[in-house]
Amino acid sequence: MGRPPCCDKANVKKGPWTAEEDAKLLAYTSNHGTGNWTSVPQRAGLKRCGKSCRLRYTNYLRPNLKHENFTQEEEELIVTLHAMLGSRWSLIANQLPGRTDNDVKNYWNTKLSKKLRQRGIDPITHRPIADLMQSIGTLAIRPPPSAAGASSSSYLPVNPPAAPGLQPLHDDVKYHTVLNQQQQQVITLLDPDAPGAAASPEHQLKWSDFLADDAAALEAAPQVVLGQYQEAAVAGGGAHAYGDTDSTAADGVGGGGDDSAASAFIDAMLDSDKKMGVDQLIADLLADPAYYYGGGSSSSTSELGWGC
DNA sequence: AAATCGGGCAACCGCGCGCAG
DNA sequence: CCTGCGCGCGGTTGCCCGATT
Repeated sequence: MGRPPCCDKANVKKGPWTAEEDAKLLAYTSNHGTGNWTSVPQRAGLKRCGKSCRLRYTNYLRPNLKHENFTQEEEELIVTLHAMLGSRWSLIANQLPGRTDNDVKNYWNTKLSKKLRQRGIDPITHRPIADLMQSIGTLAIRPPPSAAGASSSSYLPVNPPAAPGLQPLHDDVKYHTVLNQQQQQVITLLDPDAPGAAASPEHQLKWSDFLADDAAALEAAPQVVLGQYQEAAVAGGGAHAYGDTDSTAADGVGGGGDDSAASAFIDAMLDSDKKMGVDQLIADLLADPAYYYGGGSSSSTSELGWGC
């Protein structure tokens, strides 16, 4: 059973707000405050979803909001915080008085990420693009899956082949570990109440970490990233918190260090990711033999949606 | 002048989390 | 402990408008 809608969508207006609606919402919030958004539309005389009212207020009508362009100092702060926090826009916006998470997110997506690329910095990893290209150029070549009875998890060898000149995948895992520890420290500093802030000194691997940090590498070489997942399962043992809300996924991962644990980790990820709509993407990836030979397939990465 | 393209931004959507009953 | 609800967040969509052809 899915969650019921927060409002009657048939009788709710959508789209751009009019000046009259803004005035009504502003009048209501200035008189009554902003508690219980679900009742705000009715009380304020608006045919809007409460969620829409909250968004309009926080992103546009709220007092002390800045509507002018971002300053150089703000830009630099956003870049610095993004390097540490990733796309935690609300945390970043908290450090920029008068800016909303939506403002920061839009500014990043439309301006800053392009600026970084122009300067030769990968906006996802904040590492020099030249370094990433070097890593991509030294990828391991994965053997093809066996024809019969190959499950998706069995496609992933426990010990990826060591290719001459290959940047050790361990290094990337370590990079993620250090980066995540730094992120946790910053989160704790910025928002001690944030979920997971300084919750554990132990690094906890999350699917989202890999998605965010490896998107660039995945775009060119999905098999290497999958290898990282597998390595993380082996190296991380039961320490990672993948699938926080899905105990069945986490249950299949503990006490790693062997083939079954690695496979269970991958299977658990696939299982959990069904909710995210990623399962088909991964399945397509694993089913396409071209990936094991390093390209030349009709299934380009951009067609899979990993491109920019 | 009209059509097309692309960037920027406001708004929507879906999900996770926390809390109260 | 379970369920329902409200809130907040991040990702995505779609419209508007200026630039270009």
